Amino acid sequence: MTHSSDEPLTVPMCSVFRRFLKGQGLKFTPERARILDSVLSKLGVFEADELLTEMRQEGRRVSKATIYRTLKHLLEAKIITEVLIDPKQTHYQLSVGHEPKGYLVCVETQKIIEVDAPELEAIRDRICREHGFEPASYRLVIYGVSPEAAAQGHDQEA
Amino acid sequence: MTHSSDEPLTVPMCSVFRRFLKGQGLKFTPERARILDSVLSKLGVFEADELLTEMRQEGRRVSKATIYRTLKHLLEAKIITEVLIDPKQTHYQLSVGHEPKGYLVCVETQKIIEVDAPELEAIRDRICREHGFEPASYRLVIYGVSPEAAAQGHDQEA
DNA sequence: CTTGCTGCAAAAGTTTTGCACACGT
DNA sequence: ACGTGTGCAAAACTTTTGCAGCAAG
Repeated sequence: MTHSSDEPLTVPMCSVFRRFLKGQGLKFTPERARILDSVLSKLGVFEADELLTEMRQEGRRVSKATIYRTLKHLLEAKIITEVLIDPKQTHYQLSVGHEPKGYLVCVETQKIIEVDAPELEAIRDRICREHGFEPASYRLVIYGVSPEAAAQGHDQEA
Repeated sequence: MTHSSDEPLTVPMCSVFRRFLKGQGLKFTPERARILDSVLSKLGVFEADELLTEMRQEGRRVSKATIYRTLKHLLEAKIITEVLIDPKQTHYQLSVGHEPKGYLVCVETQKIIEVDAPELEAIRDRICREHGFEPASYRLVIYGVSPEAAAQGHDQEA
């Protein structure tokens, strides 16, 4: 195994981003490095504000504006992907390593579980072929009630 | 054929909503009737603001606030479903009749194509079973480049 | 050095809410 | 009549942007 854990990705990803920025005539600043670093530490989906808070707690100072601006570049560099599961806020996730295709969203607790569903690829390909689409990314989102929420009796019946 | 075209749904849906409201001690107002009517006329996904604009053009006066408030009730009544495909705005769609499970979103033109994918049900069930989830709704969203956009040469390669 | 970048605060956009009055049941 | 609804405008909240000074290439 050449690079199976989580650490080794950081360095190459940094190069990827740097190369992307250079290609666009943009600069690789410490702020961008720090943001990329925080993003790479994320295992699942995350929000812009979450990054801001965590970075502040760790003393890695950045402004809200810079976070949003950098997230945009990371999207363009295809290092992260948008995950739209919440109408109030955009979620992101790393595109590399694992790109889980399925999300179980508990409508009671808002908790998000990421799951794998290899069969989706075939469906995606079939649909895209039928419509002449060139697929970029995809996801299956399932909303429902988690066992925890059901157990806690989030009552809905009067 | 008892109710195969699109018209007949309106009346029962009206009853469904009315019954739902009554069950919650809520009222069936003309505004809510008008909004439901506009919603039922939608074949695909729609946005809150779209409803507002269209209803105003047709002289069916409603306030933004009432639209949003009513959409919430329609969601609770399970008459409509949220479709989260755009980070800037929530989309909705009718839950009844056809609930397309798949969406092809063109990242160039923003156009949304709704597609069917019956195989998804089995996947949903499997995932939910594995996690003890009680599914409510689900969807597959595929982002990519539509043939039209590709043809128009939305160039990305320098 | 030149050009882009940061932080701040204000702006923009969608969705929510407080209030006074009006209406469905 | 009571309790809910409506419209309006302001508030709330996420995301974007203008600007003055600063830093990367």
